[in-house]
Formats: sequence, C-alpha cells, structure tokens
Amino acid sequence: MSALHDHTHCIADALTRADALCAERGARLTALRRRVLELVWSSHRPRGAYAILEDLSQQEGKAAAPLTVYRALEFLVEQGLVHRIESLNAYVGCAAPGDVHSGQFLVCEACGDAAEIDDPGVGAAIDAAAAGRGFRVQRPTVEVRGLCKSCQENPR
Amino acid sequence: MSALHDHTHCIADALTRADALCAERGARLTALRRRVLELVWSSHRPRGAYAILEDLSQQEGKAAAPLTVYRALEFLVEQGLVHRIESLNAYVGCAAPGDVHSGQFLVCEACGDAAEIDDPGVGAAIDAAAAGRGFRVQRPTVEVRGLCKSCQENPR
DNA sequence: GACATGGGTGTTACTTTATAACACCCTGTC
DNA sequence: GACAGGGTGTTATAAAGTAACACCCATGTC
Ligand SMILES: [Zn+2]
Ligand SMILES: [Zn+2]
Ligand SMILES: [Zn+2]
Ligand SMILES: [Zn+2]
Repeated sequence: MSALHDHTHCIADALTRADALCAERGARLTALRRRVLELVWSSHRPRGAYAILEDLSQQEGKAAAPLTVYRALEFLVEQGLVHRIESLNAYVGCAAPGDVHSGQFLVCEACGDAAEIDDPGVGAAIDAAAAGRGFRVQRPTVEVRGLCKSCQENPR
Repeated sequence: MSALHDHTHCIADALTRADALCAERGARLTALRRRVLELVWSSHRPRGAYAILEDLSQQEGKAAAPLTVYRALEFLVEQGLVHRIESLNAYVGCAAPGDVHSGQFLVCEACGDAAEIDDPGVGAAIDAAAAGRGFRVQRPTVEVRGLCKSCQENPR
C-alpha cells in the first residue's frame, strides 16, 4: 500500500461496509466491536491483539482486559471483516468483506504492510494440488513475506 | 499420511539424511539437536515446542528449559530439517531436506497430520501473483486446512 | 601441556499471546 | 415487569517465546 493515500477513506469505507453487512445479516456490530474494527483499520499493518488493547485502553481512559479485545476480534473474523495473519499473530482489516474468499497476503518485511489479494490462479493451484492428493480443502492460508513495490523502490 | 506405514523407517531415514547433510555442510548436529529432531519426527503431526520439551524432560529424567528446545528447533529450521507450521505454532519434520523449497502443507483437521508437498503450480501461481503487483517474494507460507484422504474415507 | 577462542548448553527470570470461569448487565419479548 | 440470551467486565491462569549471563567443552595455537 502506498504511503501516500488518504487512509481516512479506507477506515470510513470499512466501517460503512461493516455496518451494511452486519445489518443485512442481523449480526450485532456493537459499539465495542465497531471501535475494535476501527482500531484494526488504523493502518494497513497487521496489529497484535495487545496493541489494539492498548489503543482501546487509552481511548477509554482505563485498562481494558485482553478478553474484551479477543472476543471482539473473534466476532470480526467470523463475520469476515478482519483476517488473522497466522505468521504474525496479528489482525488486519479485510479488503473485500462480503465476497467469499479465504485471504491471501503479501506481507512486506520492511514497512510491515499486508496487502490482501484474492488471486484466482493461486486458489486454483492450491485446489488442484490438493485434489491430486485426495485432500479436501477447507481453509487455505497463504502469507507471502517479501518486499513490497514501494519499499523496493525506496530502500532506506 | 496413511495410519498404516512403518514409521520407524521415516524416523531412521530422517536421522540418516540429517547426519549426511550436516556433515556435508560442516553444521554440528549435536546429540541434543539430534534428539530433538527425533522427537519432532515422532509422528507426522506437527508438535508444539512445549510438547517436545515434555518428551525431552521425560527422556532425561529431569525438567529441561524451554530455551533448550527453542534453540535446537531454531538450528533445525535453519538447516531445513524441520518446518514451522505458523498456523499451529508447531514444528514438523521436512520431507525433502536438502532440496530448495519453502514448504507447503496440507494439514488435516481430523487426524492432525501435516503432509508436505512442493507443488510447482502453487509456487508458480504465487510468484506470478506477486510479480504482477511488483512484490518481491522472499518466503511464501502455504498451510491448507482440510481433510486428508484417509480421514474422508474413514470418518469416525 | 598451557592457553585462548567460539559455539553450544544450563539456569533464571521475564515477556507476549491466548483462554477459562463466573458474575453482571443490557436488550428485546412476552 | 419478568424472562431469556447474548454481550461485557473481572480475575486468574495457561501457552508460547525471549533476554541475559555464566559455564562447559571441543578445537586450534603456541
Ligand atoms: Zn479479505
Ligand atoms: Zn513495504
Ligand atoms: Zn520441507
Ligand atoms: Zn486426516
């Protein structure tokens, strides 16, 4: 993700879509859950649960408990609004909530941004590889570490 | 992995190959590291560091420290003898040490086995997807959850 | 053999990440 | 207003991973 984009739009869009999706499904996007979603979206870098917890505590002026955040994150992941990056123990906002997809990420080692892609070729290759071995795919995890375009162009 | 295979062969082979590879590279596969490798290979299910630690402690009659295991695992991963399964915080023996590859896994939700594959199609698809976005791949992670062939055939 | 070197290991303490158990409270329903 | 069920707060605890420092031991040098 370019460092030069209007991120307030990303956040606003994400919240608007979340409101719509949850309303449509009858899922309860409570004030707390919505605030956690907003904190996850504070950047395109995956954020750890305890980092979010700190933000939340600061916002509220008093210390929140880990479970508060973990429960909100669990809900958000279930609703497909947030993805968990396994290799980082961290969470990032979904770029296309509502669409059926499992999440494929290009994670930059330099800037930390995790770009979500939904590449049909990758999905198809995994399905083919699994099918050839009689394996039934339920949830593919693809997390690619490397260097994003802008960090290659502007090494510091 | 079929439940019906002579797993002692898997273990023996893994240790033999590890001896050869480390000798060839001048890497020191010490007694401790070799024992940890053997414990990782005790099955085809990824094992957590603390599970290995327990085995090791039992073997030695006294409690070992976590660092002991983590350091051995770090060495084994560096040498490509063991892979870490990010989505499980666990470790599994490499099926093809010596070959250059990054590790792709089909992890069965039922029996827990992690079958390592090195599917060229998956690798190529990831490279293509990344290249199309100007992303330079360093370390791809592919961990597919689902049901292995034998667990589909013999649901319990 | 004495000695310096460096990697490997042991030990203690600690941090980070995640979950269990249980009480309370809000919201909508009858 | 009583009730049921999901959401939240609180406390305690488990699981996973790391830092700092001392010691040991194999190796090579003099
Ligand atoms: Zn997504
Ligand atoms: Zn970058
Ligand atoms: Zn391998
Ligand atoms: Zn299975």
